[in-house]
This record gives sequence, structure tokens and C-alpha cells, in this order.
Amino acid sequence: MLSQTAEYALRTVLYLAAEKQDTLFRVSEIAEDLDVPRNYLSKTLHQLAKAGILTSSRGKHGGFRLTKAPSRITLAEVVAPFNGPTGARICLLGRTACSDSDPCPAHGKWKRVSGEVSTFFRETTVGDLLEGPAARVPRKRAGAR
Amino acid sequence: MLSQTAEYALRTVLYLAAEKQDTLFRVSEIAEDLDVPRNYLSKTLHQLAKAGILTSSRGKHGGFRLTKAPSRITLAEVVAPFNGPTGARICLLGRTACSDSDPCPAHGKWKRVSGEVSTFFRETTVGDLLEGPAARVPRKRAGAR
DNA sequence: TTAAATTATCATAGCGATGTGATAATTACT
DNA sequence: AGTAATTATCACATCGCTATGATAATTTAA
Repeated sequence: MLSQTAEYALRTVLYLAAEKQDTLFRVSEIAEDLDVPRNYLSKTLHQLAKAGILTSSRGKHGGFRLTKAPSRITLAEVVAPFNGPTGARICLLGRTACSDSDPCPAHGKWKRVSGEVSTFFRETTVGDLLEGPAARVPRKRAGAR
Repeated sequence: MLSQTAEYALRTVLYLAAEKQDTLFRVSEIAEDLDVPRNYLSKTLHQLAKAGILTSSRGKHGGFRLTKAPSRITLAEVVAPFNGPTGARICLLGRTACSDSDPCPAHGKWKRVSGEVSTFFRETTVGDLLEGPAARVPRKRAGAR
């Protein structure tokens, strides 16, 4: 559903949302806890920072933190920089033009379903997910593999 | 939403469903009408034949046709050989284990939406789409590009 | 000023999805 | 038998996503 990169981004944002938001977290710290390739995550977080979702600090004692409160970050925002299918590609058959007035054969039935997916990403916030179970990812035990 | 290949497959099945089902259609014919790479489509149709959705005939006067009636072919069947997200990947966060009893933070809210997508593919048939508008793709004019 | 720690950036590799071209296998027709 | 038409298969090219490693830039602190 989501690209690997978008999934990393979402997991990181959720991770930061579950922790204290006024402290900085290092990439190496996040990467290890989430079991994600470190250098790759570094670039992904940089993209999230460019998108205004994270704030980065360089140098010693640098790191990343959320820019906004979790309840004000939608999943669509998080996923958007990584081609998340949050509603852009509506037409199931790949038509460049597919609308109510110029519909493809699947338009009528697919519109409702794709609309629900789109709505989910647009209206669900990171804060909403925090209310769910197991929001806090347990830290890996040292040496665990 | 769908991979390019799955989209080609679906469009081809829809194309064949809209035509007479007892006649054979050549790959070159389909590829031109749908504006899809010919040799690539050839392999895709071969996969659909292996999946039992199409029947292929080799040699002169060969081609492809639907094996079953359109109303008995679900979209999930068509898309399945091409990694269609018809419900396999349920967990939004990529957890290998994510269920009601061991849920990820997004499980509760995402389950409903992903379930609707899955249901759409499982319960919608090619015949259902034929009832929609513009099921018949207009043939391209000769020389049109 | 120097060293250490950290993000930013660059170069490149691996891999699967997508696409192209050529050849083999099969069938129909003469 | 031979030829043409068509699918089946093989070999390879291309491209973007994913990933790795190295270096640059920045900041803190001694």
C-alpha cells in the first residue's frame, strides 16, 4: 500500500510522537530502534524536514524532532513526499482523464472505495494513532536480532 | 494503486469482455487498441492464461479469449498474478504480524478501510464494470498517435 | 583552535518492474 | 512440404526505489 520509504517515514513520525517532543533524537537511535537502514533513513528524515514535518538540528547534540503536535499532523502530510496513494491516482484503469463527467468503466464503483482511502489519510492524524494500542514500539533488547 | 502490469491485465480483460467472447484476439490487435507495449503485453497475457483467466491459441489464426463469462471473473483474480494489493498487505506499518489480537497502532482504524478495498476487488466482477459507462474502449483511428 | 558528534550530500550499487528485440515453437493454409 | 502468422520464450536494456559507504558541512565543547 505504502512505499517502503513512506512506511519508514510514518513509523518514525509515530515513534517521535510517542516520545517527548522537545528532545532531539539521533538518526542512529531511531534507525536502530525501528530496525531501518540508517543512511537511508537519514535521507528520508531530511525529506520530512524539508516538508516541514520534522525539524532537524546539525552538529553535536543534533537530531530530529516533530515540528507540530501529533494531533495536527495528518497521515497524508507524512506520506505525501513519498508518492503515497492518498488520492492522487483515482482512476483504477490509469486514465489521465477520469471524472464524473468523463468516467472510465470502473469509475462509479471505484470512486467510493478510493475516496474512503483518501479520506482516511487526509483526516487521520498521528495523534489519532497514538490513541491506538501499542503506540509505543518497545525498544529492542541489546543484541536482539 | 495497481501496478502497471496489473492495470494492463485489467484493461485487456475488460476489452475482451466487451467484445465477442468466442473469437480470438491477437496481441498486436489488443496492444494497439489499448496503446500498450506489444511484447510486454504478450508476457502479461501469457501470465493471465497460466492463471486460467484467458485461453490462448498458438499458430496462425491464434490469439486470446476469455475462459469464463465476465460475470464470473472477479477483479481480484485478474490482478492477483501481479501483486495486486487485494488485501494481502493489511498492516499499514509493514508489520509481519498485525492482527486484532496483536495490533499495530494503526490497526483499528486502517482495518476498516483496507477491508473495503479488499472487498471491492473480491466482489466486483468484470461483468459489473461492463455495466458502467464507456465500457467499450473506442478503437483508435488509424494513424492516430 | 581542535576534536568529536551529528546531519547533509555525493557517488554508486542491487534489484525488481517495465520495456524492447530476436528467436523458437506451433498452427493453418496452400 | 513449405510458407506465413501467431504465441512462447530468451536475452538484454532501462529506470526508479532501495540501500550502502564515503565525504562535506555544521555545531558543541574542551
